[in-house]
Amino acid sequence: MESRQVERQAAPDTEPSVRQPGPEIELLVRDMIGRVADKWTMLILEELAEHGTLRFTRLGDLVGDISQKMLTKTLRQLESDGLVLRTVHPVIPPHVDYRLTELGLSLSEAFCGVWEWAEKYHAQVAQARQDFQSAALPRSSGRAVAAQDTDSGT
Amino acid sequence: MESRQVERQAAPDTEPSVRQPGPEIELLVRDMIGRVADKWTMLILEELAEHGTLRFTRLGDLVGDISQKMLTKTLRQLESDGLVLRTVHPVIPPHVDYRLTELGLSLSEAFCGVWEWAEKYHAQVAQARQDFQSAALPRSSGRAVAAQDTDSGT
DNA sequence: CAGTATCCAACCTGATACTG
DNA sequence: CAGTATCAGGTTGGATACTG
Repeated sequence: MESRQVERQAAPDTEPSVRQPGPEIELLVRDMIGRVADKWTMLILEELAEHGTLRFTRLGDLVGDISQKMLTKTLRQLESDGLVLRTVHPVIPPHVDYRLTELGLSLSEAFCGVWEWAEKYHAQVAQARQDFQSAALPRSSGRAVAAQDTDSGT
Repeated sequence: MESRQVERQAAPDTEPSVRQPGPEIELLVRDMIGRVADKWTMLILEELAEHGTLRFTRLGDLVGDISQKMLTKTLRQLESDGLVLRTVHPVIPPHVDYRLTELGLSLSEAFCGVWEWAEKYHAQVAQARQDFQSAALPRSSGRAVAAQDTDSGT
């Protein structure tokens, strides 16, 4: 899902003072979000953060409904991004361990807020969803509609 | 030498009173993660959190490279989940406002940690990716390989 | 055990065209 | 302006087979 066109808009030499990080940084940060804001990434990171070192199959079992394909793919990406360390023990049968790197651990900690949010508010979201469904069925009353406004704005 | 890890996967259901809610909740929370751990969700929430109320097109411009389709779709989902409030002003031409609800605001705050992480470590990730690429090309030396281990483990 | 490779169906995404 | 409809392409995921 990475088809990002990086427009290199000419940086005006009217570069103001030292102000905030440039817009280029913005793009990099955005890119990071695109990489880590992923369901499997979060779930895998969480399991590794909680259990420490895990083997491929065990990790897959813990995550639950992930396919071997996605597990492999996501782990490879996490490894290439320096978030997960993959260790191969040259034995038969194969034995491969996965564990978080310092960087990966720091990300899993950053995700904590989101996990806590999910735990705290999942009921409210479920309720909102029901309300939305209910409101969508009846004829009148769609969603929020502002009172007639004489100001056409545009 | 490698410490033989004693996996306690055989742990009986005698759930120790450590913490964690029931396993059913786990599934619900997981579901929530699946819904919010999304690139567009994060980006849209961020823009709304930063700018307050925004109109469709303006929001799309701020997010940048999102397609109209995904913008619509993601907004609908956010609306149905009670994170975003959509207000239609019945004028011509149409005028639709989007803004965060309290719930949406709380989620955007939960995401802060991830944004901060991205800002702080994006360079390290980029470096890791380069290193990984470099290490993948050469003949020998794949990634981390543990020393020969006489204990076949399984 | 820990993958890789392949086929195929289903879905997600983006770009384009059209409408009220 | 704020969408919806449609089509083309890539990604996801399951199932299966094969490897070291």
